Amino acid sequence: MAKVSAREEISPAEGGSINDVARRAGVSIATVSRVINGVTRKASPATVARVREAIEALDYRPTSAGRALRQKTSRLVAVLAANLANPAMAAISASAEAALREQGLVMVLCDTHDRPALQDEYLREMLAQQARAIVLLAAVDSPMLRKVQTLKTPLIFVSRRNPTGPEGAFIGIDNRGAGEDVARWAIERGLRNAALIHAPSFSSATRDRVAGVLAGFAAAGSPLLRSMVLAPEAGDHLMIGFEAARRLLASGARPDLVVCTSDLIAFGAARAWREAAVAAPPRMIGFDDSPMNRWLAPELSSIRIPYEAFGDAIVEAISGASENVRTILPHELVERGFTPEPNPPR
Amino acid sequence: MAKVSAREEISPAEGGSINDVARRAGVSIATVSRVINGVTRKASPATVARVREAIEALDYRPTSAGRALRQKTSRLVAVLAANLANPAMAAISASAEAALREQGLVMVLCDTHDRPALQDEYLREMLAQQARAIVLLAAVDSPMLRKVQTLKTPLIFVSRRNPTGPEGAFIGIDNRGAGEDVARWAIERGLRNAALIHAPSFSSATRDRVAGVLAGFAAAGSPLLRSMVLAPEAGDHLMIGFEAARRLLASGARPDLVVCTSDLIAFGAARAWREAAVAAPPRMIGFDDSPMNRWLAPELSSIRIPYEAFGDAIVEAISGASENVRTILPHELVERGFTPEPNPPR
DNA sequence: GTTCAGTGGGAAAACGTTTTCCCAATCGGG
DNA sequence: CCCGATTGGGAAAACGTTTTCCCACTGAAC
Repeated sequence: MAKVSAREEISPAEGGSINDVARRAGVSIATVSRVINGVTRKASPATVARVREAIEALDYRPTSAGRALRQKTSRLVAVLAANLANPAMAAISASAEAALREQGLVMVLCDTHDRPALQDEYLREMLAQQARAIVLLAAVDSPMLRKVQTLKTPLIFVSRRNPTGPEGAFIGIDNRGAGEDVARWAIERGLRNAALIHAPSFSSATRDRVAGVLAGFAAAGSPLLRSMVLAPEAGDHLMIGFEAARRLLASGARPDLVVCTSDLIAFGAARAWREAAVAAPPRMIGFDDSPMNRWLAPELSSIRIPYEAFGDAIVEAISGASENVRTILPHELVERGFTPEPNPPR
Repeated sequence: MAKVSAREEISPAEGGSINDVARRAGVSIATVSRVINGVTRKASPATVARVREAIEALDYRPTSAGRALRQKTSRLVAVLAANLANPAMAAISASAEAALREQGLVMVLCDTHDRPALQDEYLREMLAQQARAIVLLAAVDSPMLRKVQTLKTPLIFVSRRNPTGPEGAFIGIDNRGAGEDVARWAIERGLRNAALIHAPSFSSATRDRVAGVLAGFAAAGSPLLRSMVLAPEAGDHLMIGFEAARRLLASGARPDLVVCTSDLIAFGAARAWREAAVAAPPRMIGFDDSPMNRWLAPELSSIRIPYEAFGDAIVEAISGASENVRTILPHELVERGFTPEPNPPR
């Protein structure tokens, strides 16, 4: 006791622990803790007021380490994103962050670069941090991912379904339906000579989008030619699009529409056509509708995913720990390139 | 003791604490801790091996809360970014993350949306998290920022200097010099009828860039007309650029070059010109050279900041707690728009 | 045969919370 | 007037680390 009060003399406005608050309010630390955590049944209004005043005066905030140690869980929510350079993922992260903050949770954002080893590294670290939940924004299969599922930490798959099995909470759009929408839209516009470029990955999102597009064109009686479907191994999505487009150009194919399973792929492909200076470049359509498309890619139509809605869905999935909630958010085909929009939205 | 060993029976492969490791290796927890932290002087090679084996077998990783509590500091490094939708900031974050991870540190990324209240909220939270350091990626003035400087948590200012005073470690480019470079480049190209668009903020970066550009043109005998310098209050950078360009167009001004103090502003401005469908739109040059410029903005020249280098500089600034390290990284004028690049770099 | 220095390692305190008991006082009903 | 329930609040344990002492042992020098 004497020791503690001596410490107080030394640190006048420094860190400040729950002890300082208790002493100032003339109560025990138990009472302070209860007030902080809103346990009203155990404190008289007068006491609550005194404690609040002391907290205010000392600008006190509970140290998270103490909490985490006792409660065996922290206020951190890990978001492991496959590629933060993708503006769409960045937008989802932003939405998640806002929603989490509103819950008093703190987002830790990590970039796995779509690499299993890095994803494992972060999974380990976030387990050590006793993260409240782990959100996988486009997960990849990895050993640690399998192990984590046997633990109790909530796991939430966003955009891509669980690559290790059918279980797991999921948030995303109906990728197959979106693919079919693209085909339907193309047929309506009379664009029947289409090419399709996708990443050579086995993510559920890519797979479903490809399947939807192919099925849609086939159902309309205009199945895509095999030679018009490309998935080169060329690095990131930008390079994939660029390389695929170059091959198409070299092959002499002249599609009237190029469907890309992500906007980044479309950016890369567009660049190839621009360089080739073809007289009448094909229409293009991508997926995600990255927020900057409206500014930078005025020729690119896209399936818009509702970024803003992901944050709330993630929060819901975390609290509603009820297993395996599947949230399918509505997508929307945004058409650009026929006539320029008169004014920028927003 | 009996209680503890009973618990072990229950949790065969669950969380696992240092106790489990110690028991398995037949040593005390003190020894385990020493091995983990590389204190070699206090353990025989044989013991070290046994402990390592046990750690491996149990897949043990120290809980960060215990550590943080004892050491009064965590392995978290907070990065408070003003706007993650800006690809340049996202790129800097990515670089920081990689460099920090290599040091065994974990980056917590937060988006302050350039709002003082939000920045304060995060500063508070990160203090409660006992963050090892706080990196301010484009800081804004705020009450808490002033208070944090009186504490011992290292504070590192990136891109923008400390808005509250002259002190503080800084990492960035020579913005004024870059502005002068832009003017020199313009004069060389014969572009003397320039407009300048900048954000109406008082950030050091914007201020220095503007000053450099103005000084450069003035020194060349072609000072910018007052009516050609715009800084409308219009929201984010995209809207600022769009609105400023609209005003220029409305005023009948026909600059041969538009200088923007950020690429985002340039994107917005470019869109206005595209909509207006002017026959010969002006050349444009921005700052930052966002990573996707080469793909999406082939007409935009830019002052490239070396994103990749920021991570290491940040790590260095954290460890070299020697006060007020100022790191000025080299910039580079990237010219685009005369002739398309034959091949995409990278 | 004693000391001395060094080596290897353990016991326990401390970090800041939350939470489980426990206790004292008050109050209402019989 | 006594008894039981309720209310308000405190003491202390527990959480998982790191780190400071402290101790036992081993050789080596005397």
